[in-house]
This record gives sequence, structure tokens and C-alpha cells, in this order.
Amino acid sequence: MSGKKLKAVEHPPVTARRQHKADAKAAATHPPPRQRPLTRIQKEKQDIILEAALEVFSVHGFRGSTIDQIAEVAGMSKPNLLYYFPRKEEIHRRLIAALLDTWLAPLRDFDQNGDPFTEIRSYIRRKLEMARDFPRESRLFANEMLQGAPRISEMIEIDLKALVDEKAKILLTWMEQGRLARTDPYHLIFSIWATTQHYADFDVQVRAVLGKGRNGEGRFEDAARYLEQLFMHGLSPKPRMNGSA
Amino acid sequence: MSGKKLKAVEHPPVTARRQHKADAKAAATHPPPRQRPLTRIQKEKQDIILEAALEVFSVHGFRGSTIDQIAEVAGMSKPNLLYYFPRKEEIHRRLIAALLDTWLAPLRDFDQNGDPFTEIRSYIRRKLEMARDFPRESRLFANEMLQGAPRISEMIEIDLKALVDEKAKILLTWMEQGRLARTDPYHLIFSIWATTQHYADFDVQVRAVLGKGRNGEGRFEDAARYLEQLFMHGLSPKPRMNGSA
DNA sequence: GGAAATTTTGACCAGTTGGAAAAATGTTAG
DNA sequence: CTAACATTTTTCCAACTGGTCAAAATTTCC
Repeated sequence: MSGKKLKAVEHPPVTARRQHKADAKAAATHPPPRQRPLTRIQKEKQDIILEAALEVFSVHGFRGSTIDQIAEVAGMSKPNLLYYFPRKEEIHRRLIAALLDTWLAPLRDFDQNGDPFTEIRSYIRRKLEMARDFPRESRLFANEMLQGAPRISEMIEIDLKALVDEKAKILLTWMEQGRLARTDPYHLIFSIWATTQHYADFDVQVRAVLGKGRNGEGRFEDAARYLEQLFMHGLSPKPRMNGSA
Repeated sequence: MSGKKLKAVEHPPVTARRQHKADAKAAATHPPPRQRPLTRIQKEKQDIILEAALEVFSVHGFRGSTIDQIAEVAGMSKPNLLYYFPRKEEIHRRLIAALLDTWLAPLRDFDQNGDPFTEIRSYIRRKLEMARDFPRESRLFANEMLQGAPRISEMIEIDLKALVDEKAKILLTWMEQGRLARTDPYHLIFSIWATTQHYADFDVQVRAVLGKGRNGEGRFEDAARYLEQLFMHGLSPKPRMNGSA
């Protein structure tokens, strides 16, 4: 039953093709993107706006957020905000760009020459700290992923993939050397991402389930302890003899 | 620097207080929610709408989705859709309600009398299957969480918490019996949720990173194998003597 | 201090969005 | 067949949204 065809959702769904009459002139009434090296005041205001935008975008996603909301959180009028960032997308783009850089830093630091378990442990720890200290960034990222990463598909298909490939190779080497349990390095990385970011992205759920008791900093301490145990034991190379060919 | 106060985002952010002139009459022109036992045709149409709404809401979240989008996906006009669900929120509420029920079923089945490892393994497997077979539901849920679960806070603070408390107790018992590694049962459950749902919520990322190679069904097979290894080894009760007090 | 440049504001616009009303078109039981 | 009911379409609206623009307020630099 229900023979009606259900069309799939597309991405630039309703808005976006409304190009208005902007950009043709670009920088007539908007001096910020000028040749000048960007005043200190401009930098400050932009930071305030980006802060506010992070607050809003991370909760409602791109489409669900409005310039008015961001302007209100930033404590300025909408036209004023638009003076610094002529379009909504630009704000989002800036946030995402800055995010990706910081977000992957811990993985970049993953060191070939280190001890496998030390490296993995400190990676988990750093990711968990990021979830604790930058939950909004984590949610912004999650929001983007949930939506199919329309604005950063290139970034993840190329840069991210390359980085993960590189690190997966390191893990593989360690496994071959018997210093790490033989397993799928990609899924290993996924599981670290998932478990750590969970504490930022599903924060409400975690809080609700843990109740009012263990919820302050302790929450993250416990998580760190648990994850460490899980991964250290789960990945230790068993001296069993059933792996090699 | 930047002494401007940054207001926090509230939830019924901009819209929502626009109550129009609805609800006062309720069911003057909208017969569906009548006393009649709901025709088969009505049921069908509602299902089509809910299907379409799931498609849209799961990607763009509540605020980011529009009735027009849903109507288009459902293959009907907006007023026609509104004939079946007088308001947007109602559609969402219905989806969420149905979701929560199915979503927690695997955890409910967690059996006190089973073998710890069998239970955990099959729980992981079922959750992973759900991520594979119902990714939209997973994303709908994730979207709701990211937004701070404004529409289901009660549900998770009461029902979900109670359920998890109950299962955590079971895990604790097993740990005390030495049948499972002594660890934090709550974070154990979180980590299973996180790792399995990751494959639905961050699907684009997973696909991008894995590349075109291992991506069909194999993706989930590999994930299952990896997670099984991780959790089975990570949670096995080491015969080491360093845990007790 | 004052002209030039920068920043902010207020009024305004066109397109979108959630929803209302009512007319028009089926459907169905008698 | 037709009255009563169910469904769909057309038209319309007010609030919201992203964005413009010119004038006003402020800051900067000589």
C-alpha cells in the first residue's frame, strides 16, 4: 500500500537560490572585507559574532538558526551584524573552517614513534577534554554531519580521509609488530571519536541518565577512567595464537 | 576584551510564540482528530506524512524543516498535510513518541538471567542493526539531543533514566559476581550507544573516510567484528588482582 | 577641531513560513 | 441518486527571514 512516491530530501532545499541582488557590488556599503589589514575593532566584533554564531548554530544547525538570533546573542542589531558578515553562510563557513583545524589537531599529533598504548590513551584523553571544553564545537560538527556535511564534504573526503589513512597505517604497523591487538584501524578510530564526542553531543542525555549525583567534573573523570579501561584492555595484544596467517 | 554580554540561546527562540489564532476552536475544519475510530485512509495518509517528516526532520532538525518540504516529500499540498496534522509540532511529537519506544527496545530486552557476554554482544549487534536499518530514526534522535532535547526532556529524565538504572544494576551484579570486568556500568552503556549510533549519525563521515572500497554491507560487518572484539576483550574480567579494596 | 573614514541604526523589501477559511471535489450509506 | 461526510485545492494572511540602503552617530587621523 501507499503507492505514492516519496521524494528524497535535497539539500539547497528551499532557500539559497534566492540570490537577491547582493554580491554584484560587494563592498560598496560593507567596508570590512577591504584591502586594509582589518582593524582591531573589526577583529573583536567578528569574534563576538562568531562566538554568538557558534552558540546558535551548534544548537539549531544552519537552517534552523536565524541571523536575528545570532545578532541578539551577540548583542547587536541585525544590520550591524551583516555589516561585518554580509551573509549568513559566510559566518557558518568561518566557524566550520576554524573548527576543522582545531578538531583534528589531536589526531595529527598521533605519533608514529610513540608507544601504541601511550598514544592511544593520550588521544582518547585529549578528545575527551575537547568534548568537555568545547562542546559547542563538537555539536556544530555533529550538526553538520547529521545534515550530510553539505558544506564540508570536500574537506572530509580529501583532507580528513588522507589524515585518517595515514594514522590507520601507523596503527596497522603497530598491529603487525604485535604491539597492538590486530583489528580494524579505521573502526578503532571511529570508536574513539564516537565515545568521546558522545559526551558533548549527547550531553543532555548523559546528564539525565546519570542524575544529579555524579555530574560535575566527575562525569568526565569517570568517563576517562572507563574508556581507558575499555580501550587498553580491549586492544591489548592477547598472547593467544590465533591471529597470524 | 569584548565586554559585551553574550546572552545564551533560549529554546522557543524566535518563532513558537506566534500562536496565531489557532487552537481556540480546534477541529472546526479539521475532522481527523474526531471521535471516529480513524479510517483506514486516514491512517495511511498519516503514515505517508510521518514517513516524509522523518525524512526531513532527521536531516534538518525541527526548526530547520518546513511543512512545505515535508508536504513535497509526502507528495501532497501543504494545506492537505495540515488537514491531517493541524500543526508542525504535532507531527514531530508523533515521530519522537514512536521512536523512543522502538529505540529502547533492545535495552529493555537486556536479560538479567542471560550470560553477561552473550547479552552485551547481542545488545551491540542489535543496536548496530538499528543504526544500519533505521538511520533516519537515529538521526532524528541525535538531532533532538543536540538541541538539548527540549521536547523530550521528561521522557529521558524519567523513563530512560529508570530503564538505564535498572540495567546498570544488572551489570553491577554481574561485575560483583566476577563475570564481567569491574567498571562503570553507565559509561559502559554510553559507549555502546555512542559506538553503534555513530554509524548512522556520522554516516557521511564514515563513508568518506572508508573510501569507495569497503562501503556496502561490509561496512557494518566490519564494525560489528571490531566492536565485538573491543567490548569482549575490554570487558573480560582479568584474573589480575588489583581491583578489589 | 574638523574632515574623512568607520560603525551603527532605522526603515524597508521581497520571499518564506506556519497556518486559516472556504470553496470545490470526492465518497459513501441510505 | 443524493444528502452527509471526508478529502483536497485555492486563496489568503501575518509573522519571520535574509538582506538592502541611506542617514545618523561615532571614531580616526591630520
